[in-house]
Amino acid sequence: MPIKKLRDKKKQIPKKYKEHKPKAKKKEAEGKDHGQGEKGKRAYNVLRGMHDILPREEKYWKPMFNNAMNLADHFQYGRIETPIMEEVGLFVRSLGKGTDVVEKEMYVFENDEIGRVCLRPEATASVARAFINGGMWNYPQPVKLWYWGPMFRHDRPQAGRYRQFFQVGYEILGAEDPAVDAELVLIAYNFYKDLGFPVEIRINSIGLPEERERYKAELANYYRAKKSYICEDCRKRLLKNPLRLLDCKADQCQPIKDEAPQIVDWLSDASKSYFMKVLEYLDELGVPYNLQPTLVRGLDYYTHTVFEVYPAVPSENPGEEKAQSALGGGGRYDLLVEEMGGRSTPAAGVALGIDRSVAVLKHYAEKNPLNLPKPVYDIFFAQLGDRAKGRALKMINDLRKSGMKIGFNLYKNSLKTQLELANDLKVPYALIIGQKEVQEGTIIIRDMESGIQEIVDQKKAENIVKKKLKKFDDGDK
RNA sequence: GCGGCUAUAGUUCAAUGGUAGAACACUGGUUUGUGGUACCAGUCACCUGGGUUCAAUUCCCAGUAGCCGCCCCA
Repeated sequence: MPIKKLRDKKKQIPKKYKEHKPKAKKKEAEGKDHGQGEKGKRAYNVLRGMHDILPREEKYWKPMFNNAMNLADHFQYGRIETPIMEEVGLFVRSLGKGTDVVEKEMYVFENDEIGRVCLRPEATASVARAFINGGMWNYPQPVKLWYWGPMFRHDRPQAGRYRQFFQVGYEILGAEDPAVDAELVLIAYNFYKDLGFPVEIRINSIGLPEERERYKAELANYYRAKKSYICEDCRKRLLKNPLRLLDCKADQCQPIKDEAPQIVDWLSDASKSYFMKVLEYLDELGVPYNLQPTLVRGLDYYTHTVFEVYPAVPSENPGEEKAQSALGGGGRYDLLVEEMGGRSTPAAGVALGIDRSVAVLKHYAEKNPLNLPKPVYDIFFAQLGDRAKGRALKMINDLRKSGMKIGFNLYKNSLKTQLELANDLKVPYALIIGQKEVQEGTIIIRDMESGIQEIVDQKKAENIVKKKLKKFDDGDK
């Protein structure tokens, strides 16, 4: 009501112009003063398409990393971290010159000293390089490696599409066996199953380069005959990259696409039976998959099995979901290591996008917040007064060895505030020490649930608290 | 890289051609040595530049950023 009144008053003003003090124009150098910072100093913004991962996000990122590491342990992958910068040529040769990633999405730097380098757009090429440089063909074969780190692509940003994003990846080099392919699909599947949300696996085989070339020619032939019926984009694709014709979503192209020749029919018997074997293993594993004859991945190094992982669309509301982008993808790359100058080494791998996975996890966590890890504290340590503060810090540090997780905030001087924090942390007990206790060599143990307090000797406090916290019982005996 | 939509507090959202409110969050108090509930108070915002106007956060244009669709992919 008061607001409305005010507004009415304002409306009456027009005739008599309210005095208008022209705003003191902001000094030119002055940017937005966002919260912190001195006046007159420009605040910097995060670069376009990049984002900070703040502590509040940790509850989503932590399970990602723990999960990734656990899977690596169970399936015996050794960790590898390769540099973020590589020679440009590494990616041009491995991913393919004509691919979007290489053609327009790489961050390239150049000068006399460093030559032409770039931020890595993906890691498989680096892993293959490291396999060669590190002489890993002398390791017991196959060599199983996993990595976790940021990748860079200068694409136009969108939700879930960043210029710096994290990937976790698993690679198996030195084995040509359908069980390898199946294991990698299994890992991707498990990764999301363990996080608690369903995914859809789409899989296909694109055979060997010769087989693919023959198929490409056939596909182009087929489309050329129908050139006048297809969309504009498809006409471009026909010239530039016929395999991409299979991705077209335009309605007018669908009937043509449905009738188009399928790559499976152009594979050799050996390629076909290899792929069948992969599928058999997946059936045996109970990993659900969708055979997708139109799936051809965008990087040149793939051979035979290729697959992608998508968030599963709940069948109740298929219309609600927006266009899906892949959470991850992978496949076999039998020719890559040799192509890069190493010995002929069959290999396969999978990479999962963490930022996108976090987004999906958040989406599910909104409905079901239960399964996210929370930091668990056993006790809270509260303090009153300077001398107590010093003693508290000392005791907290000593208690660290006990294995107890201790919450504290020595920088707040009000006991009320400290107990509030104890409450937020949901600790069962709080230890309180003040001036009096310091003098007497005692400390208060407060049961946070009942509010009952007892005063005990400081030296005995550790054992008493441990006894109360049942989980430390064993250590006492 | 192409097309469209949007831009107000830390967050989610209001209102408005006469410089702005809520909720949550944050800080403090009611209780100067005691949390969970409640009440009170306080801090914090109109993306940048130009134009129209007596007056622009509001209307127009451009830039920037975010989002959506394409392209592509993680």
